[in-house]
Amino acid sequence: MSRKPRVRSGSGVTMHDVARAAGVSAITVSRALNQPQQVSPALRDKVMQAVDALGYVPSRSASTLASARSRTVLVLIPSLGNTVFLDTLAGIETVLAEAGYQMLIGNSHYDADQELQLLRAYLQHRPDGVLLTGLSHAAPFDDLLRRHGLPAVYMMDLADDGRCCVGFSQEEAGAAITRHLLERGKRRIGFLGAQLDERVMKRLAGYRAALAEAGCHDAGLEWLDPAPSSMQMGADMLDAALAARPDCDALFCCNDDLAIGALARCQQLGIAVPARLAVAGFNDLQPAAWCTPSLTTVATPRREIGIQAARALLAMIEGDAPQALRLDLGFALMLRRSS
Amino acid sequence: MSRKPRVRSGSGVTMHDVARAAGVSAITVSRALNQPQQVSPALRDKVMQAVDALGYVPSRSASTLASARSRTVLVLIPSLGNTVFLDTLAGIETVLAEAGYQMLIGNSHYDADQELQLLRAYLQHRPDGVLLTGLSHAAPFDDLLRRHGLPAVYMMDLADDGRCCVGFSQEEAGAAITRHLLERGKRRIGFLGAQLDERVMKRLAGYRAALAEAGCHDAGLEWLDPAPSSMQMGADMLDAALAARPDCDALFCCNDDLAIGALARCQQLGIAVPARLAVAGFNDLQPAAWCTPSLTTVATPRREIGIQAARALLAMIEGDAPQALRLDLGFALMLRRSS
DNA sequence: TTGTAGGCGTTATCAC
DNA sequence: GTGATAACGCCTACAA
Repeated sequence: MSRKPRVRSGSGVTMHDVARAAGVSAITVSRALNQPQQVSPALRDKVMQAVDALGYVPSRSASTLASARSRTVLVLIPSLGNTVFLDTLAGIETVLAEAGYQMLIGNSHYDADQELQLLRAYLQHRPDGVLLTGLSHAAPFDDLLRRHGLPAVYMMDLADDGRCCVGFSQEEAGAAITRHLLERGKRRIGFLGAQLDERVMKRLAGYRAALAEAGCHDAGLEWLDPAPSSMQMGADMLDAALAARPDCDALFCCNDDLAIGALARCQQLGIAVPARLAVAGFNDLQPAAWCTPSLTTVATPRREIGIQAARALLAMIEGDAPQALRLDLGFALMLRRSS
Repeated sequence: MSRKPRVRSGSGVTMHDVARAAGVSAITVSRALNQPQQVSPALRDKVMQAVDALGYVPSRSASTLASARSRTVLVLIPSLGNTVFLDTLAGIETVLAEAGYQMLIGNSHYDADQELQLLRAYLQHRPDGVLLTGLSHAAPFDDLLRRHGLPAVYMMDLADDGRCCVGFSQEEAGAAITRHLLERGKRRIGFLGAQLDERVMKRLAGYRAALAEAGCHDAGLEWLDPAPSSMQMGADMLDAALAARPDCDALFCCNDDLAIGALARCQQLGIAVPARLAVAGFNDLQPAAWCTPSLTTVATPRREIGIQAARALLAMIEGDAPQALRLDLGFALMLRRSS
């Protein structure tokens, strides 16, 4: 008494079909595809021919289920609209693709809760490892990771607690660009911050430290808004800043979007940049070199971060390098006309 | 004689473990999670408690394998660095997430061969449907799709062959912005094109049609470069164009990046925009409203395209709406200072 | 409303 | 180098 045949997924061709067509057993097909050197050339050819003839596409689900390895890596980033993370993704992609791994992209929208939900959801795919943005995550998030024993690499920043991380010191970068403004003779240097994520707050900390060092920190020169940054917001914040503190003589914006909006507003208002007001951004996005005047900013090695983080994670997954590493890729000041 | 236990994936907690903890059978756990209304509240609570207590995360692989449905949708786009596609992705994401579907993102880098490889690779995940960018794909690509009987929706453009598509007429958009330049009194209107993908070529066709209509098409005013567009390229192309045809009085750039680079170069060279040379872009990216002078461009409903395309695909997957649709979401001219 | 039996497509393990 | 067998974790079909 046979039952109704079930619906088949994909084109319906299975490894057994290929095996039958090639006159071998299923396991030989599996080996011919995954460990070719373990199969004699003659059979290997037969198998490959059958694969092509039938249009066979292996089922990742079955493979994952049987082997307990998904050859998949989860990447969690705060935003897909930010070039910074796209460049990082591009770097990751090249490394993973070469190693035969695929990438699951999760966009947390800068929200720790959403990040946790994403992790939960994507854990269903049993990723072999995770690439994370930033060091701070919701407490249950870290628990989940541990519970599942998932190798993780933290990107964009540097930890000192033994976690594997690839990035640069956000704080030092913020301090460095602030010092540059000080060297230009500015003394009442303001800070425009949006989004207020972990990294922005560290840049702010660096800014404060540099100013304190020079004896000219002034809390009244900081303007912070938790909303996502945009050029419009940069323009608005510039208005607010100058209205509140007309004596302000420089602005460090937490990212280039803000800076470019502020710069455009300066143009409209006829404010002399950098003489009357110097402006600096962060990240060195494409428009920074093209706006008027060109924007002084901090170039960040985000593509390289993606590449190195992916390599480190693959090493952890393969068990090659059990020990965690801490990779500082640095940053570079791009000094242009706006300062 | 029992064998060695195999390595378990995930945290090692399976549906059976949950069932045992809750004192029910595995299938009841499955139903409590997937069709809650089919399980009595009492048992449902017990199950959910056990799920939480054990930190159970279902295995998508097992589910996919057993049900022949992956609840996964493949999205193929030409680039991750282009805001246009990111906005589309964002739209898709909201719809899919709400429906409990996950999205696999494939970046073809504007390359038909890579796109085919991506499809092959991602078919291993047995997606339930595909969202595609543009109408033209490699021939084996369409074969593969058919062979696997995959529901597909084509985004960004409009087909007339019964395929399900959501977008707007690239050609009409190109014609419309060209007509606007004609209305401004321009007669020697040039075209700057990069990337030269399907959509750029259609915008070019629209540009030609509009000029031919007005009796002033001039093939010597077209500058085309298959390399990816950038602001730098826009600046370089402006130089080349004016060197070759100093009589050129307007430029339609195939995208905003090019236009903004050209605009910036005009500023540097002291070329009066729009009096001496009008400039128009395409897509209405954020900087278009902020550059100097602000950029006339074509606003495209890309987020909405993502939303509607995802909805259409889900309908096809669920079998609600077997018939294909052709959804024209239109475009809008954004007339600003550069024309 | 709940449970039992069996199979989805692949790979690990152990024999030959 | 090749093959038989038994999992992997879940869901469909059917039965109670």
